[in-house]
Amino acid sequence: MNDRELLYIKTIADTKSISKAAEKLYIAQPSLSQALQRIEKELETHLFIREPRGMKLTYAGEKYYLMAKEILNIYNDFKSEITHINELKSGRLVIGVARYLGMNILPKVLPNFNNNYPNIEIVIKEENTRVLEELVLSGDVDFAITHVHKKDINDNIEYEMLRKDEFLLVTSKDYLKNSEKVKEDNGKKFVDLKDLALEKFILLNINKGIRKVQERTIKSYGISPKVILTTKNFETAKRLAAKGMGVTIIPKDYLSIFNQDKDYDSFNLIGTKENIWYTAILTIPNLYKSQATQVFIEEMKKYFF
Amino acid sequence: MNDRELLYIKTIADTKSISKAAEKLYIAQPSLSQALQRIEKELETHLFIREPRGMKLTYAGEKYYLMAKEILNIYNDFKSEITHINELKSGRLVIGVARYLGMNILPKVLPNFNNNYPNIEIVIKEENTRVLEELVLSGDVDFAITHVHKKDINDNIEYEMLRKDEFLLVTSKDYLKNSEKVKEDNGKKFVDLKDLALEKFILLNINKGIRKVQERTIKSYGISPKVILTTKNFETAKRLAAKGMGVTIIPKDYLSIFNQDKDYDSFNLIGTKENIWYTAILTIPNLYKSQATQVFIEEMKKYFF
DNA sequence: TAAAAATACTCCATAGGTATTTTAT
DNA sequence: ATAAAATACCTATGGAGTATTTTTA
Repeated sequence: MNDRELLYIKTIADTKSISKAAEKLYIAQPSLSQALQRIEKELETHLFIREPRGMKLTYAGEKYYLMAKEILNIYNDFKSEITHINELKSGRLVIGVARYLGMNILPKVLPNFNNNYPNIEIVIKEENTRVLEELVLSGDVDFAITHVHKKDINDNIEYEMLRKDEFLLVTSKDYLKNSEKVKEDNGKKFVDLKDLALEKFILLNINKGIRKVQERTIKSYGISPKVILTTKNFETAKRLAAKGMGVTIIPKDYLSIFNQDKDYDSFNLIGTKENIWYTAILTIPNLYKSQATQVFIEEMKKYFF
Repeated sequence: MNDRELLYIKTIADTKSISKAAEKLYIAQPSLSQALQRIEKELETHLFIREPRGMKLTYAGEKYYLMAKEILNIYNDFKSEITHINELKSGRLVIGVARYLGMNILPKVLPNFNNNYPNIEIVIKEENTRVLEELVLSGDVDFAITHVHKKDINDNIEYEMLRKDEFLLVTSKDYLKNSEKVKEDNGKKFVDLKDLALEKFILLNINKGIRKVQERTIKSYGISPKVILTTKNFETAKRLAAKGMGVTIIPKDYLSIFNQDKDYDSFNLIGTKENIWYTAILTIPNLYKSQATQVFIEEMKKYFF
């Protein structure tokens, strides 16, 4: 069975004539005559009675006709669906995104994308970086957006770096005012953590991506300061530091998420490169990306540059 | 598109593996691999994402999968329907039959046929012989059962003679009692219409098949008796003859349809062959007959012999 | 290194073509 | 005599095969 056969029989039935049907189908009459015989032989049933007045469907032929119409409809619907998908008039996009990162980025990209491709369903999965990498690998998301440190790169994943971000030291307001530990360059204030080895540190929980960077950064200075408190939330860490419970190291991008009064001080770190991470798009390398995925990623990149 | 392709994709999706699917489908793995690429190329869409963990359907692939399941279901249903039809477990039989003849024959054949093939729908069309011939030629009935006289044969129709029937002279009771016009042979009574040329005749209406035979029979004797009355109903003719309004010539088979008291006399005719007609099955020659038609006709013949 | 998929190539079946014959009106 | 369908025969394609290579866990 194939769609041409179905159309052949349907056309013969509609025109009640092999010759007329052949003309309509742009094939030679003998070809159609043979095709009909082939189909009837395969089904072991006559589909038409060759009557003086034309080709008339047998009982089995009527059943074939109904079946053919149904199938052709379904198949044609499917084909136009595919065309729609290819033209991005339909589809689904499953995006994995790190918490707080989604909050920042997606509102800036999604509305425009949704305007241009209103019939693409968008599913957002917010997870931590470790889970996101799994989702990418399992194909449960089309791609993921998260932060990544250069030393945490997974060989099975392709990372497209979108934006560099660095961790800053956060202290309570004026805590280091006039301290000789602060160097100024070009209006920016820098500190060297070696000078702060005796400070009490507030860090993120051990399973957080941020924590890893925090530890690596501290370690890169050869110091091991007292960790007074861990929290799962960077905003909590920031606020506690603002209150003077200790100091913390937080990505710059995160500092401005909750825009309240700036009741803390922040300092760039010098003497390390471990405090750098990147916003990146994670995909499986060399894997086909749907049209929707490709377009969305392009839109994302435009936003970042 | 064809049913094999649909099954290929469905099986790959179900097994998430080309190799496993190929095994299930009893084809070689490279063949299936090629088939998939062929299908994807034809649709200009990827159907699967070749993931480390196996073959995963794309969005378009999911649509294909649903479409394939639908179509395969419809096609498989159709195929079993065809099998049913071939095994006479389903079908339709349109029978054309002469009025009064149906009354006699069908009740003797139909119940048995219906017992054996309960799912064959039977449609009966009762019409006169002229209309029945048209229905046979137009294919609106699968076959017809009617009376036919040898001189009324239509070259485009095939007649299978089932039973010979002859027209008898009908008079009122004892009308010819002891008349020398009646000859007896072997317990049967015969008359020669030449001896009855002066009788008043009751005939059927001019457009009736019976009338034609009546006229030919009378003509074959070289007489032209007075026609006192015509009626469209042979039973009326018989009853009027029984009442002595005149004599009539009626097929023997029809005499016993309404079984009442035999209040008439009937006589065989000698000296003519024009009073013979046959119960026959009418079909289009050399035309495919459905299984149901063939079987029904065979059953009919059995009843007649 | 083992398993899965892809590639290269070969072969045959068949769908469709043209020319012609048969059938029916 | 005409038109429709069937038949005969030919060709090119593509679907399935085997052998092999590439890829990935």
